[in-house]
Amino acid sequence: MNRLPTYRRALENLLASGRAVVSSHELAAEVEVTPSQLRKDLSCFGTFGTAGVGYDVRDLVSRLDEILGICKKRPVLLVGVGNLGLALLNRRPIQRSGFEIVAACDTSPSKVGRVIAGVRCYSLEETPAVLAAIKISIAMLAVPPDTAQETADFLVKNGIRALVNFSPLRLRVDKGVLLEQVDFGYTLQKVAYYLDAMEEQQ
Amino acid sequence: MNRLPTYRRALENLLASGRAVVSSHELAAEVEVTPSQLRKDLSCFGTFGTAGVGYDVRDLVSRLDEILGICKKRPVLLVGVGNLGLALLNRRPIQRSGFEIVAACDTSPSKVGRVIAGVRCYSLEETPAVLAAIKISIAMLAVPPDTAQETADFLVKNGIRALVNFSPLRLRVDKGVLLEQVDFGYTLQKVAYYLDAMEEQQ
DNA sequence: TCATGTGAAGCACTTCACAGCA
DNA sequence: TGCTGTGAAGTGCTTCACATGA
Repeated sequence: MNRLPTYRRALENLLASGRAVVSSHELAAEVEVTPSQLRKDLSCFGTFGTAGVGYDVRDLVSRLDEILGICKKRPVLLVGVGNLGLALLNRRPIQRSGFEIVAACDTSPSKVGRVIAGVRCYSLEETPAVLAAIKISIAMLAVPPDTAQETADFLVKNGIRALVNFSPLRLRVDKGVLLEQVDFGYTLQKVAYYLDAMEEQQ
Repeated sequence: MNRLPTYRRALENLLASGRAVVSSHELAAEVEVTPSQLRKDLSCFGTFGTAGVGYDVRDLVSRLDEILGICKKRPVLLVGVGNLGLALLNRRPIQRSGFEIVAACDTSPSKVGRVIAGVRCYSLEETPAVLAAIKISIAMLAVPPDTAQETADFLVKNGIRALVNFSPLRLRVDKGVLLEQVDFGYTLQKVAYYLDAMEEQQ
């Protein structure tokens, strides 16, 4: 299931380049997995291709969207409009992935009330009302580490069901709330490790 | 091995809160793995703890640093000083993880020549000389998707051995070059999927 | 006694190989 | 013939349970 997003992205790119049909071999090469893996992965969720031909690109994308729960764009709340928050606001890939940042919030008076990249920024006090008005389940946390936990608690209390946390602190949330950690440090450390391993081989 | 960075982060936080010794049970709870898992993971790389007591926090951090190849801070090149690039420049977690952005580059004349968050921004033409002067192996690619591939090729030609790519495009690099993909869209899609799965359960 | 390090068992994931359909 | 979908074999990862050492 962790690979479904990568399949979807590759299919999207194929669609953009005018491709209508693709075989498991071609798509698998694109995302660097084996063809069997790809077929097995898909078979968990149903049957998608036609034997002897391959997969209809457009059809498979929309079937994946169904599985991933992004047939309709899902609204997302952005919490913290600092450097990282700004970067997230301006990223089209988030839109292309089936999501839309529909509201932002921040504590800084210089941000509150402004409309940034088409998105209104609210104060923390206003946020519960916003969450009540639009049904938002997902929040992206781009706030400093020292306020991350209390902010998370506040959001959960006001109806947020899933958090994507960009601060390097491991948050505590009660189960029933989804927490996903994004940490650039981890990525770099992984890279450093494999780089050394490669060099030792030669 | 993918879990080592999370162990290190947890140990760092323990150290900050004045903890000197920790058992596999406590540390495992912190990062949400089983104690056996943690011990087995560590045992791949040697023997670290003392039976009956636990692990010396400070010692284990530095042993992990050794394994991960970050005893000394590793220099990193930032490519693209847009919103995301700025966010990365201003993140302490990258420093805390054992890395340091020592140079940046960009095509925009408004960026080139400036010093941003203590880091000088070079033009693409100047970059090979910079890479030759300081030995940098790792680059973070925060450029628009349409120039990502050619920029990557250029960097590899000039000595970069590992790329962390933030654009949603899957880059082609010859083997021998390490490529790590960071995609916020994937994270959100994963969250959306598990959120739906949770709701169906109840 | 308490907690680590580790072979052995158990489980999950990946690859193989082929039946079945266009 | 070509490619999908899938049981079966193979591989790797996780957990268990205990011997060892402080």
